[in-house]
Amino acid sequence: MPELPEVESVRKNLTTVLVGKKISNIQVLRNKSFSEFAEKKDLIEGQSFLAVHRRAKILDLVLSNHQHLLIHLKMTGQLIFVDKMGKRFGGGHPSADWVNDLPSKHTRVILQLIDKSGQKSQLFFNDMRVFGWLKLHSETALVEEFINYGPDVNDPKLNVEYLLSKASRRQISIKQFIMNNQVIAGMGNIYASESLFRAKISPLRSAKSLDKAEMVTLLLEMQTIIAEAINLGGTTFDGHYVGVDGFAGGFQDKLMVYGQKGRPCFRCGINFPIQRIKQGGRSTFYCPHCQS
DNA sequence: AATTATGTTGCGGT
DNA sequence: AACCGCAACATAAT
Repeated sequence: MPELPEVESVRKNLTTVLVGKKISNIQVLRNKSFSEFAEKKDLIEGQSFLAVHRRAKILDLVLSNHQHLLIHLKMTGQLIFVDKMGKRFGGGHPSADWVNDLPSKHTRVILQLIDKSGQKSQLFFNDMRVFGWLKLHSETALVEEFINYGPDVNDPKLNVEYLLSKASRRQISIKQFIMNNQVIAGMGNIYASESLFRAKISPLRSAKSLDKAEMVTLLLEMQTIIAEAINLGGTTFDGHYVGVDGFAGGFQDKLMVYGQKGRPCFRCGINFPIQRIKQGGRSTFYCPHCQS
């Protein structure tokens, strides 16, 4: 259930683990997860990895034939790397049963890999809800895939003037506004609630109602929390998101409103419990006292 | 049994 | 055209 920091953490670890390795074989256990595979098999198998990029919440694995293997984890996708000894990236002791026994019942795709010295390893794509996908794109198709995305939230080019112009005349709530990938790419439900809490702005405000000072604050808090979450390896909630090593991230301990319904507000105290409301079908958590 | 879930897309209505 | 709300996708946990 990754947002940008979780996908970015996966990207970094995949870079370490995949670059230089060759894909010897791919097994698609659930067709929906990689429906193009049958027709594009020959463009993938036998290729090696040049680099691992990310745009928005999509991973972009660049192959030696300059095709792009794109992976979207959606809500419950996981990528777990295991070497030939069954050891996970980063070593250590496996923390969960499902990591001990791969493929699990939620494994949808398995990439069989081989490095230059002939050592074999595997990359497992697990996805309980089967919303996630793998696709193979040419350079042109890649451009097409990203054409409708706004700048990534951690893109230095993202600025207040852009946000204010996008927000002008928008009646939609500020929370739904910052979760719109056409405006900013990468903000999901957790960090949207958390950023608005840090910025002391109510999620119920309309996007156009924010003045410049408020938008400056909100942008700064979004950039800050995304950077902090990346540094801690993302947020693991209900054991769904895990890193390439199968281990949890560290940001869940820093959450101040998400999942905290009824708990006293960390900022203004026991008389003002955190509320949960619905916006655009998604849960929003906030403090009605100190967010206005 | 009903509700909830870290995401996106597509449809229909204003 | 731009904007907005809502169902759909598939599965498991509470």
